[in-house]
Amino acid sequence: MPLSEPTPAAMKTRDRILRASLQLFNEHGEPRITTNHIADELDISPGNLYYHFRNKDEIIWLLFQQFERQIGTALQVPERRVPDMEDMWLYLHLVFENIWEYRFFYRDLDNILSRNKKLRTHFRRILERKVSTATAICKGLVEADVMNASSEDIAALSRNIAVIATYWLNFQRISALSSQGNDSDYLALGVYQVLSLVAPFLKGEAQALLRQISQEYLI
Amino acid sequence: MPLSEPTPAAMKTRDRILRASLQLFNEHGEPRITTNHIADELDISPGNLYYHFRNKDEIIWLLFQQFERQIGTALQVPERRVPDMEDMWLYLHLVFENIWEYRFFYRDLDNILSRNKKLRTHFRRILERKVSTATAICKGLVEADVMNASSEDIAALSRNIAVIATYWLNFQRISALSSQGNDSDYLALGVYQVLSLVAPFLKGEAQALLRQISQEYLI
DNA sequence: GTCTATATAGGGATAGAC
DNA sequence: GTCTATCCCTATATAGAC
Repeated sequence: MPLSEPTPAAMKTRDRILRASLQLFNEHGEPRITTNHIADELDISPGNLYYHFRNKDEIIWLLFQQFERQIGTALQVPERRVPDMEDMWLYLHLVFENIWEYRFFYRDLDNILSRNKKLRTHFRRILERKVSTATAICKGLVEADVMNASSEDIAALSRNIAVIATYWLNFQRISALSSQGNDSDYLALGVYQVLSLVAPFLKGEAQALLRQISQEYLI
Repeated sequence: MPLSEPTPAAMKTRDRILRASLQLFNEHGEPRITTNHIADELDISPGNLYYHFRNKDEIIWLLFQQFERQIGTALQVPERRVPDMEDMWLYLHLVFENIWEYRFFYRDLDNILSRNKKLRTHFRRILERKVSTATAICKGLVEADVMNASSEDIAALSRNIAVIATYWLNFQRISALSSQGNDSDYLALGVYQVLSLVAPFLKGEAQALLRQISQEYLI
């Protein structure tokens, strides 16, 4: 029997709690989900939940660690020396999918980080990593003579990339009229937004490729 | 005696409550400030606070209305036909200052909007306005032959501008090591980030001006 | 207008039986 | 491992005296 995705009924209670918490947090926002809600969802008692976890914070911390591991892998600089636009698209999509899977975190970011110093430190590291990964990729593109940008350009650009990658889903949630369009559309549009940040610095050929790819994936 | 800024002691209790709420919300975040905290801060009783306001939500709603009025003025398209970089800098600074003054809102945006439908609608309108104002300015620059950008370029760019303007302070708060650098630095850097979004679309001359201005204002 | 006292409700968390 | 019962605490909000 597979370790990654057993049927809920067969899972250990501890894992079922983690999974249900993630789902409820993502759907309703972490501040609005109490330990009782989580227990209810699983038809177990609140006491049982507290047998498995010291408190709500521990659940959040464990979910964060899962997220940190996943995004850590995703944020590795693509090994191909000169990524083309298609690589970039897929790379960003992976990052966005990770964020999407743990979006509850981004939804109430300030609130959650303010309650846990360890989390704050680790999350800051992820942001720094987003910026430095973006910088590394841009520098690579410049060296490969695909991109035209000064060091200051790249610094500002990388910060902007990190902001968009971090907050795009929040922006979408507010902008979107309720329940119009579906989830994966949002992700694709986010990827497009980030790439459109980079596009003006690319030399003609690469720019044309972006235009083509975005038409393929968008809508 | 001036109507806008009387000394706190001379103000009506109702206004003192609004002012103290704004200050506490901005400093600690709205979810962490209770009506009791507000009353404590002013050395009045909780009962007294509830004599002046039906509930906490009403306080938040009134603060929002103040904000909406101010940002509404700030978001007007500058009337000069072709704004130069200096105009843009000052214009953006005004917008960022407004956001800064009511930053508690942006800090827990999702949380606050999820509790109040009217707020959500009005806030969405502000976001739309940010996007459409950015679009209008860009179109103006293109017509004036200062900018080089297609309609799709401008659409994506305007969305990105809105995201950065909306979430820059949050990003800064997380990135910054606690209490290093001061507030107005953050605003200036935010303005710079937005302008660096626009810069690559500008023709040579305007780009050089941005570089010069940012050196003047930054650091 | 302002206070004191209090009602109400909900969330976090524990004790102890099974 | 799981349940029931319960405690504590905090936040919102109201009642009624002054």
